[in-house]
Amino acid sequence: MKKPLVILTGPTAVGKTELSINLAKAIGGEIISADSMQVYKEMNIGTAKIMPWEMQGIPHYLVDEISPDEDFHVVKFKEYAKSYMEQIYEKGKIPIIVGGTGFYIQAVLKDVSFDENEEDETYREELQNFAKEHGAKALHDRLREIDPESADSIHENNIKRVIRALEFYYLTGKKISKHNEEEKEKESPYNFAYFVLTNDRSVLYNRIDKRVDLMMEQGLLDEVAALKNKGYSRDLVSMQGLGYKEIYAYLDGEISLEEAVYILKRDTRHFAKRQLTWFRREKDVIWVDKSLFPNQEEVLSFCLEKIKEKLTI
RNA sequence: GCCCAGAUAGCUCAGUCGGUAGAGCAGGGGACUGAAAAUCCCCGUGUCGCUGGUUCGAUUCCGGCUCUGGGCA
Repeated sequence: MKKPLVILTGPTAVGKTELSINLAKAIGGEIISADSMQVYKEMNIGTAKIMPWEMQGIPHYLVDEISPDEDFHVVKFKEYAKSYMEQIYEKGKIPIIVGGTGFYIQAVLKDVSFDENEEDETYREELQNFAKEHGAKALHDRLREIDPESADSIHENNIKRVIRALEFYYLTGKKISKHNEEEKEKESPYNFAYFVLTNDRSVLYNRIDKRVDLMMEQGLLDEVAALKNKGYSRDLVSMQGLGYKEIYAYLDGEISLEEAVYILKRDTRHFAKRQLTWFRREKDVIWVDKSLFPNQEEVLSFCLEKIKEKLTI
């Protein structure tokens, strides 16, 4: 018998957090965050992180758990998330994965296997340097030699993914294209209800703009300055987060504060759009368009109904 | 009031030695399987301010008008 799993996602700033608490209370759930930035400690304002006093007693996992200079990525996410889910099941509760990182969600939902290889920093660096010296095309040609299918599907300018494909072959002796194909066919081991909360694009974009203004009022500048003073450098993954990279650029004197805010708003909009693209492609998803409901309560009861149908609880 | 410059895509502007036009940004679509808030790809028809004139043909040249900058009084 497949175990129940509720997923609540959607573009940034739609209002996932608010709904997630009510959902958790209604079904006796505990929340696992699928957010690549909220995992980091000391990054609160820029990630719009839920604070302990806002959790209303609902346990949250993978929020505020690691240091900004620690490595975090899908594989770790999947490991942690699965072990937390076990704990939650043991308590007789239902795990609710909440967050906007579609890639992370997919990893757990489809139980994508990642454990075939270890990361190799030196090889990765070597490839990076090769790309720098000989160009993206030359690197891509190297991929074509060993895995033409991947070379066809990965654009030569997408150096990050070309490197990963090369690295995968180097570490496992297998083609990543083959691996991806196999993983794609997997069915979810869970009995799930996958909600994508959305809203009118214009409403969403307005909310994003307002949220950024609010972050500035709340002291995003001080938060990033503190991180910088602690020695967290710009090339850390955590510092690539929206809000952090723009403000950091301002602090380094590269752009004006006005520009930083403009870019932050714009890039957050772009991000929301990309998230929507990802979710559109996902199968078995329940779209919840807030603009079609009169109020929050109706949204909640719609979700609860769907959960009953899907999970038979 | 006079002089000068401008008026072209949502915005900033390029351009057409006369054959109805193109960049950046915004915006839209897509990819994504160990960086994913990352990384990458694709998408440009708009009364060329209005109105006369010259011309086979004007957004392009000439005149007038309107508006917006700047200057002189």
